[in-house]
Amino acid sequence: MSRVSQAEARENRKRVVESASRLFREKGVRDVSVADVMQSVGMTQGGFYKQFASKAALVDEATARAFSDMLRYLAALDDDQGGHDAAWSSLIDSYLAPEARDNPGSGCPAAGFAGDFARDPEWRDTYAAGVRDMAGWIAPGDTGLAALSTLVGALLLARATAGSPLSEEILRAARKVAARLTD
Amino acid sequence: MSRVSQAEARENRKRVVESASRLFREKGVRDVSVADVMQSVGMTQGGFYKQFASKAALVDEATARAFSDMLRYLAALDDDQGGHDAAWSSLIDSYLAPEARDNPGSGCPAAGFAGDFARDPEWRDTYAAGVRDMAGWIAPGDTGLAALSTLVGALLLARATAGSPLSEEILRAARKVAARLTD
DNA sequence: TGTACATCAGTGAACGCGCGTTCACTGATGTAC
DNA sequence: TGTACATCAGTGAACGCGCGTTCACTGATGTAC
Repeated sequence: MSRVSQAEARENRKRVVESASRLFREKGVRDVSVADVMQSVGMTQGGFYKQFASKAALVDEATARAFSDMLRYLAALDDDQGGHDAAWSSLIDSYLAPEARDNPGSGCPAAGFAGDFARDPEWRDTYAAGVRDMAGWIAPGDTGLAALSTLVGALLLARATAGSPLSEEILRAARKVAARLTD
Repeated sequence: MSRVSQAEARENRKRVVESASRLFREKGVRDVSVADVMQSVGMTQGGFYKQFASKAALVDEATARAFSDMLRYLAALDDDQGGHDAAWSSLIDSYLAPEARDNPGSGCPAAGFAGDFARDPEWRDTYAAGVRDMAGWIAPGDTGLAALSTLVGALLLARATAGSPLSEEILRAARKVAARLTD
C-alpha cells in the first residue's frame, strides 16, 4: 500500500492520535516509541512524519485529545447521574477504584501525564488548560483545585505502591476524604 | 588514579548514592544516565559496576536514601517546632511553597519518584515503605494517607503546570485545604 | 467522460546518537611471610 | 619492621541496542485539460 485517499489519511491520523493518547498514559511518553505508536495502528514508522512534525507534536495532540475525552466523559456523568452532586460522588468512586489504578491507558490524563510533564515544560500549556477544566468541573475555585490534587495524588501513590496492601489503603482513605472536600 | 583505600571506596559509594538520590528526583530516573551520576561525583562510568550490580540497584538505594533523609527531616521538624501540630503546619507551608515546586532534587521523594515508579514495579517495596512512613508521620491511618495524597498531588500538578498562573493557584488551594484534613 | 501526469501517504532501510553494561588494563592498597 | 606479591577500585574504550528522524522509492489518488 502506498498512497491512500485524503479521507483515509485523515482517518489514519486520527487513529494515531487516539492510540498515542492511550499508549502514552499507559506506558509513559518515554517508553512509547514512534514505531510503537505506528505499529499499534498497523502502520510503519516512516509515514509518521508525513502527518506530524515530531514526536513532541504528537504528545501535545494526544494530551489535548485525552483531556477532551475526559471532559466529555464528565459532562455525560452530569447527565447520567441526574445532577452534579451525584456525578461528583460517582466520579470519586470510579476514579479511586482499583480498576482505574490498573488501567492508566483509559484513565485520567491529569494523573497519567503528570509524571512525564512535571520535568518537561514542552506541553505545559495544553496540560494546564486540561487541569483547569477538570478542576472547574469538580467545583469552582480553590475547592476544585484541592479536590483534584487529592484525587491525582491518591491515584499516583496507589499506582506507585500497587502490589502492596498500602495501595488499597490509599484509595480507600482518599475516597473517604474526597467527599468532604467539596462541602 | 586507580585503586583507592577501602575507606575511600566506601566514601565514594556513599557519594554516588547521595548524588543519584538528588539527580533522580530532579531529572527523573530515565533522564539520568549512569555516566551522569558518576560524572556528578567526579568519576567515570566504568567504575560504577565495581560498586553496584546495575542501575536498577542504584535507583533502589537512592530511593531508600531519599526517604530516610526525608524522615530525619520530619523528626527534626517535630523538635524544632516544639510539637507535632506546629510541625505539620510548618510542613504544609514549606511542602507547598514555590521553592519546593522548583527544587525537586532536594524535595519529597514520594512526589519525586511517583511518576517514575507508577509504571514500574521494580522499586515498589522500597517506595511503599517510605510512603507509609511519611503518611504515618502526618497522622495515623486514613487521615495521614489522604493528607499525603493531597500534598503529593498538589505538588505534582503544580510542577506539571509551572509557568502558568494555575500552578500557584494549585499550591495556594492545597495549603488552605491541607490544614483542615487532620482535624 | 477520458486521459496524462503531478502529487503525496505510506514503506522500509538507513543515519547519528546516547544508553546500560562489559572488559582489558593500571597501579596503589592490603596482606602473607 | 620490611619485602614480595595478590587484590581490586577506578579508567577509558568498546559492545549491542533502541531511539527519533531522514530519505529514496512506490503507486494509487487527485487534477488539469
